Amino acid sequence: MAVTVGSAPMTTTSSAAPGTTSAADRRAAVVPEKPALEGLETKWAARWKTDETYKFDRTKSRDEIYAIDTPPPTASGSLHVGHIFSYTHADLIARYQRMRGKEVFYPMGWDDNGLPTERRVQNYYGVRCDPSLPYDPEFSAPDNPDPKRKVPVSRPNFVELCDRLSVEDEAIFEQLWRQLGLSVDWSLLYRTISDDCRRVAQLAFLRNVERNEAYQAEAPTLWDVTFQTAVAQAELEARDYPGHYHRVAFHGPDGPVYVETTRPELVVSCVALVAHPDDGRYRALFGKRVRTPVFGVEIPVVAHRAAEPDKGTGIAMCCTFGDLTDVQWWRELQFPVRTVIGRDGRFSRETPPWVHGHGPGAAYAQLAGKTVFSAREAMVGLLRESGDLEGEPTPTRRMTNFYENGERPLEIVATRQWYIRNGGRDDELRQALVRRGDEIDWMPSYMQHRYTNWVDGLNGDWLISRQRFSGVPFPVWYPVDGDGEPRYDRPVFAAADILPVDPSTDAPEGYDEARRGKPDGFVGDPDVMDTWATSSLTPQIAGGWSRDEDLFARVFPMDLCTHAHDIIRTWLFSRVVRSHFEHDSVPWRRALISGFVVDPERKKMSKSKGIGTAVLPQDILDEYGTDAVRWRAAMSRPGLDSPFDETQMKVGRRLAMKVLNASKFVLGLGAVAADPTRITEPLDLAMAARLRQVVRDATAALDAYDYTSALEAVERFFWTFCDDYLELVKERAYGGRGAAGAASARCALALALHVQLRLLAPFLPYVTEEVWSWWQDGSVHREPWPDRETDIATSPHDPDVLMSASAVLSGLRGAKSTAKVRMRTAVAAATVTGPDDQLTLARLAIDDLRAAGGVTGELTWTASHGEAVTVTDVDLVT
RNA sequence: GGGCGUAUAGCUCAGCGGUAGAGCACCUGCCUUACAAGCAGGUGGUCGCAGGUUCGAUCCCUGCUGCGCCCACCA
Repeated sequence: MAVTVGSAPMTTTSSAAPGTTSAADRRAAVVPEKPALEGLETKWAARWKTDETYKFDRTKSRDEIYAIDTPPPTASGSLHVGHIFSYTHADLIARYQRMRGKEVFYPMGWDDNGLPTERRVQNYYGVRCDPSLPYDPEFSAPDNPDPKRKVPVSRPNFVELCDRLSVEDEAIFEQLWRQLGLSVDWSLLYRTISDDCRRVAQLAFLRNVERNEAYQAEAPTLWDVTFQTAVAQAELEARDYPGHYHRVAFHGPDGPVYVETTRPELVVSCVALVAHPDDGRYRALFGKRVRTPVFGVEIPVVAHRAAEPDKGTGIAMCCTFGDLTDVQWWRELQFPVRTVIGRDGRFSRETPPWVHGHGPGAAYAQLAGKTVFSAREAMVGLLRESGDLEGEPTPTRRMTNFYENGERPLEIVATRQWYIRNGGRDDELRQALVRRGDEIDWMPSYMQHRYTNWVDGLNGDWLISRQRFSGVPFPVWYPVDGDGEPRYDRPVFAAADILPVDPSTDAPEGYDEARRGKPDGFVGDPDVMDTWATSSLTPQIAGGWSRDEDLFARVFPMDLCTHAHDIIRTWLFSRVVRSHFEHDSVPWRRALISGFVVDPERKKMSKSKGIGTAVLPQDILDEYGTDAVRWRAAMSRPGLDSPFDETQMKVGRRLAMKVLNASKFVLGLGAVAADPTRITEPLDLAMAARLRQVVRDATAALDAYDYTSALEAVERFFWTFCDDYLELVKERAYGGRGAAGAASARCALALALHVQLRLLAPFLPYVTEEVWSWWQDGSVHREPWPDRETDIATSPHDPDVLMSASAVLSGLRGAKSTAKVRMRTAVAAATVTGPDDQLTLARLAIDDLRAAGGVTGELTWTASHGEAVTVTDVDLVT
């Protein structure tokens, strides 16, 4: 490696063989007259793309490779500043590892499956999916979509629209990521909607089925009535929801039994009353039967430990199904199923078979076909009429489960679904998955608790089927028997070598497409997989599992995954599950968990209307520049939330500006022929020695994934370098005191710049690349990390020369500032007081001090026992 | 209710047994041939509260309290 200042070559003690200075290295630095940050992103992002600067070399061996699994963003979703921070954190590590000599495997993906895409397509094109319609090859989306009247389209047409719109959305995302300077290899891009991702998702699923890790079951399921799909535990969100307690009388053998309920409409589906076995108030009733109000259905009163005596009246209606406790009772106490709420969230139009007689029948007619909300209103009226409502309903607020994207409370509906085991119903598996957490290095370490708590709290297996249209279909068909009924108990699975398949258009082997839906024919599984069922396989998808085993062996298990703490329970956990089953391994060795960018009130941005919510990442990048935003991201430590604060961006911007200007100064000094052995002045050696320590500190911090401390160390030095060292050596470097001193200064300045640009490169990729291009060939981002070059001989005391000289200079400046005179005011005399050894060190830089401080007369040096160096009796020439 | 984190200058955060630190903001100055989107200097804190350990606690321990996040909670 050769470092050139001006037109003369100068070598440093770098990894390259000595004497290999190329002609290109000898060229003079080309420094712009007025360096600016504007335009750097456009210029360098384009160059990185053309030059394939971040291209992954797949010929490298596993131990030379550093592989990163980073979240595939939902392309139809919206990004906020927090995402920008978290993706930057991954990139900081990627760039550092690359400079350390690792071949970095850093792919990006787009998650374009699932509900968010469907919803966006519906609104954007003004369509809705109607699976019963045939494919229309001539279809084109409406020019002026009417949000009120959506055009029904077939499922294949709908999926085409999803594909088309997500491509457009993804182009915008890619542009944003490129502007942010993520050093991903874009040739490794994957889309979860692609054929290969579908194939991997289907193959992994089939292998899970084969090993009995996946299964289908008819069971009570959390159900979103708006989207009409099942949802998984990980997608739940508890929200505060208003309601009323209704005190309802059931008719017991010895008088009324009062139940307090927020859901009186479920009286019709009540199968029992349940109280705690130790609850004396109800002990006499256990085993007896009571009649439900209004409908007069006879139900038992039973005891179960899950009943809580201090809730309501202590005795609960068990319905089909009001909540998860109802499900537990139904399962453990073998209650009958009395479903009244359908998949659309409405009460069944027909009178349920267990409601008998004219009166009850007429009462039910008032609920039939109604939504839960309207039915509740009607039921309260019925209870009033029959006199079974005691007192008035009292308002209450309680937490209710919602689908995280939904607007209405979830119902519980018994449906047939596919599940992947995750330990929720199997303690041995649960413990095995908890132990997988021990194989991961968590940064910060306490994030492992979140993982463990989530796994410990699972209450069922992972529900992966969704009753939606856009997504990976299940590679499964069902035979139809002679009566035209699908035989779900005899699924026909696709062969691995024909994947991906779409069972709604492909026929299973041995069947003719003409037999679809016919007696003695077949039907395809109508469901699609949850988006997490695909994204749980990102290490496999990106790494080439089952497609390119050679590549996969080189990158898996990966080294790092990064994301914010909100998706530990979803993305992180689901990848651990998949990897545990398929590879008996964790998917990566380390998890770097980012915090959130929160609004100024420290609430999550997504849940408040704080100013940050409205701030678009694109606007922030455009306004402050990428390097400034990345600087701010790097200042936010792993795991810790940080409030959105635009003033912080300006600080990063100033640093980037300073890099430009300081570099311009160093490179503008003119030609000097030098090599590091010509760094001879004590002050220059001191600076180099301190820089060496900074490199050590930054390296240690980055090795520990503490990018913030690394940046702080580098930045602190850089400001001292600019404010003190540059000022001290300026005159000498200009050549004012002879060639030897000038050469020493220029060589030290060049070395410092060369090292500092690389230290800053992971954080400020644009400005460092720009400056690098002024005097070096190639990209700074492909340069080695500077952990050896500063090992030039220095004496142990050298660093203190700079510190002591800085203290004296600071004292002189202080005197001028207090006197309110300009900094170049001459000093006729001054007294420097301080510990003897520090004075001795400062005097090693006496000429530089005199020049920088404008000292024209004599300095008096007075040894003292105090620890600080002070400057007094400053005689200013005014 | 369970778990985790956090509490240091007006703001954002370092420090973590030995006399409190940085940046921003604020104040006072300065056009100084790298930079006025700059530079120099300065004001500002019983380190949440109460106990304990220690020669000594912002730091370690215990208990409170505030704030935040995750989980549970539809009787």
